[in-house]
Amino acid sequence: MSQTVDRALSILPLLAQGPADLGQVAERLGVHKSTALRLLRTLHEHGLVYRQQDQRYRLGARLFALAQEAVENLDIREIAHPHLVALNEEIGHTVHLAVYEEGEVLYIDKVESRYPVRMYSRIGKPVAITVAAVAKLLLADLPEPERRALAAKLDYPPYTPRSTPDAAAFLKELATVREQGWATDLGGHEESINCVGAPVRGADGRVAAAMSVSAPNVVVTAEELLTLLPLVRRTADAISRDYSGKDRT
Amino acid sequence: MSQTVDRALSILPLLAQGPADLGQVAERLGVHKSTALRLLRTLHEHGLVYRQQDQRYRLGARLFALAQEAVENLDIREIAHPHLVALNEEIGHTVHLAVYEEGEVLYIDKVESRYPVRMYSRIGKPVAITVAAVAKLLLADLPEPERRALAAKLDYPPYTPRSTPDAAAFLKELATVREQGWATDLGGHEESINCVGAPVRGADGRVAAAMSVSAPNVVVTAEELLTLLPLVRRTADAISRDYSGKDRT
DNA sequence: ATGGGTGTTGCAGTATGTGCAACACAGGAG
DNA sequence: CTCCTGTGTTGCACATACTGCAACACCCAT
Repeated sequence: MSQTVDRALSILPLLAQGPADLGQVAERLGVHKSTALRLLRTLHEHGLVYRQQDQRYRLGARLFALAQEAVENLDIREIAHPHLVALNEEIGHTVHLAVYEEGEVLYIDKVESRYPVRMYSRIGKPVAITVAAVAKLLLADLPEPERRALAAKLDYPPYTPRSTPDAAAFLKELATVREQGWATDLGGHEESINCVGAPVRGADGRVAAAMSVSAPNVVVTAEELLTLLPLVRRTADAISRDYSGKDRT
Repeated sequence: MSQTVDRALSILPLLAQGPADLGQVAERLGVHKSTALRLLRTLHEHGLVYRQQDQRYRLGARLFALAQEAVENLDIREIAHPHLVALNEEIGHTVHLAVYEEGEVLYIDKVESRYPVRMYSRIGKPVAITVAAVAKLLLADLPEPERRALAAKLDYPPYTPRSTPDAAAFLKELATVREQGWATDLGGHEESINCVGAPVRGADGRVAAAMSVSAPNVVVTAEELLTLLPLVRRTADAISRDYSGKDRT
């Protein structure tokens, strides 16, 4: 829509792959060096780009700061956090909160061990969308056509023998999840890790986020983990109530 | 330098504070709504901005992806990582790697517990620059005038009674660090946490990064932690050798 | 129905970004 | 030491592409 901005922003993913010098940037953008220079300068002023000693450019620190701030200000996250902590204190296992956004599933909070330590361990990383319990919950609620379209264009990496093999199996799984209102990942991503998850719903009844509890099966067998399901669902419902209660001003 | 891009980028920090609608964005930018709309659209196309159901804009997922990729591609980080893991395996405590960039200190890697789990727990967050061992190491190596200027404009929050109180004390501490070639943070940030750190130097001898080992003093007393210093320095030196050896193509 | 509040579109004018060409500066080769 | 090639940088004239306007579309509340 805006050519200048479009060009400037195209520089970011380009630099994400690794540092580049002015010439390279100009070439890959298909513009004159002087143009690239001015764009880079502007990005630099905003801290999105950094110039290292060898004069090459790479992504700058502000980017991290922005990403961080953005996560912290997600209202669902803010509302959910105390609930996650409470659940974690009760059962001790790792608790995740995730949202769906334009074809991706993102972890936006995580509580682990006994401390309320926030490790945004996987933020930005492609979540194992075809197997993670939270992903199933989020995708199961998409409108039919969108869900089909997405399922069709996904890859189905065989992380383990139990991973979802293809679109057909995935859609079937999603139907189940949709119906039962909760989801699991039993060794679908990593052989020894099981998860149980439940959806958080907004005022409109649609799934706004999903939470899950994960534990390695050396600590808890899958069956034992499933006994926690009522607790997980209760927590998710509590978050839903909080979330749909107050309107987000 | 480039007005259009400048305006577009100004939207990001604005949205980082929380979602905003078109009117608010336009007003805070001081431009017409239609202008703001086009800028937001462009940002949206690049995934930097996301539009929620209520039509308000907030920062988008791509931002996280970019930040993540950027961190993973930092060459120092890549080189240092195996060393950090090795050190961690030997001593068991948390190991951090940090760099300095335009007035800020950033953690770019962390190894904790026995697993090589990467938790970018603090990336983007303002590091406690006045007390952290890694910050001292990085700032101690700045050219004199820059160091003074920076020290003068910093805040000196009294996290604990042992925190660096003011610029004078900080500069003195930096001088010590510079001379001895290592640094500590003994309860300066959190009462019960101690750190020991050492610098990583590039081919030009300047400090390119800094690493530290942290442990709560319920586990290890400050004195015991200091006995690890030789090991820490050896690791830092090993990284320095690796780093200055190969030129970064 | 009616009104105020949004977000959206097409358009004309010109501010703004563009590419060029010349310059500055470095490092390497001879 | 000098030349030379490869960088990054600057000033400028041109016209592209961005801007603000005003009119429209839409939704919700009154």
